[in-house]
Amino acid sequence: MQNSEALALSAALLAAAGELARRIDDGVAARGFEGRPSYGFAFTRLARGGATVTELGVHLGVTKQAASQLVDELVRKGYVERLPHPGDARARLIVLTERGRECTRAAEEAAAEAVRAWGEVLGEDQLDSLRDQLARIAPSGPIRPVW
Amino acid sequence: MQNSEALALSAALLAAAGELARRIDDGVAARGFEGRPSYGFAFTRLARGGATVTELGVHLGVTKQAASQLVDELVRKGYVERLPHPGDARARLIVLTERGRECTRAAEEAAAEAVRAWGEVLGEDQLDSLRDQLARIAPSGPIRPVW
DNA sequence: CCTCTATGGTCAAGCTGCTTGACTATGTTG
DNA sequence: CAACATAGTCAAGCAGCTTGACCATAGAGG
Repeated sequence: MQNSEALALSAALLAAAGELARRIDDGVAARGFEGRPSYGFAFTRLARGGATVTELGVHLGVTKQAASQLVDELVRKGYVERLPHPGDARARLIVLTERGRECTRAAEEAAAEAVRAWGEVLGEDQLDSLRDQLARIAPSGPIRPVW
Repeated sequence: MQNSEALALSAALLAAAGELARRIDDGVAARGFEGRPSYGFAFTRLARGGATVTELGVHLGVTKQAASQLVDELVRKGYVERLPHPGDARARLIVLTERGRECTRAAEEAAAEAVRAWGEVLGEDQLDSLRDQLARIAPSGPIRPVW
């Protein structure tokens, strides 16, 4: 593969990612929830028994201060709440509220809708192979904004 | 595919995109050029005979004011220059300088390096299929930041 | 040919989401 | 219990974008 092709491949990947983020965001909004794309990534971390602000920051690849601001926003919108942390009086456990879980489901539906559109273009088997390939190259580390 | 799988697929795609952007940015920096990830997308548009500020804004999915600020930055760093537009005295033609073309090549090399790492994980044939699949689902419209 | 509207570009102000730095409260270790 | 580490917040600052206002030139219709 030539270098220029690699850049074209990269551009295609970034363009697809941007488009996907936009579609999910729109889909969530269309279901009556207001939010930013980073909500979804926060929710996936919180879904399993909650997390502290610091853990959330690590997951999202931002400082704990930025994570704290995000949590402020999520609390204000009623998606999460800060509970005292069992076993560490310094920390707080951030957990999803019922509305937060509803918003998570809305994000899942919106994502499924977007992915289904790809399925129509690619066919089911190629979609499966795309999923497998992405799973193998996706980093395990924090999720970071693209630019 | 279940909804939760679709969200996981989406997360994988966004994570891969973020990681890729970071690697290209690092690779470009390691070759002695300072920049932001959006430079690469601007360069691919400018590479073919230049563009006006407004056209660049459309390509990047931002306002013409934001595009103008980006061009200011690129001029300051010596990557592009503003020439009078032949045939429209209102407009300026933004073109790459020699250093801008060098930076473009550096971005291509960095992208190739990152993609090569994927090739080692996936194998060449699967990498080709990934490229084809992405080409088919990538939107034709402007490239947008992921979040 | 001349007005009227559309378009390319810039300037200025403001906003959002992040950063760094400083600080308090609590936990942990020797 | 002294000393250091860690969870969280507050505050200030910054980068990159937006909206709004404006000027210069282009293009269309009388």
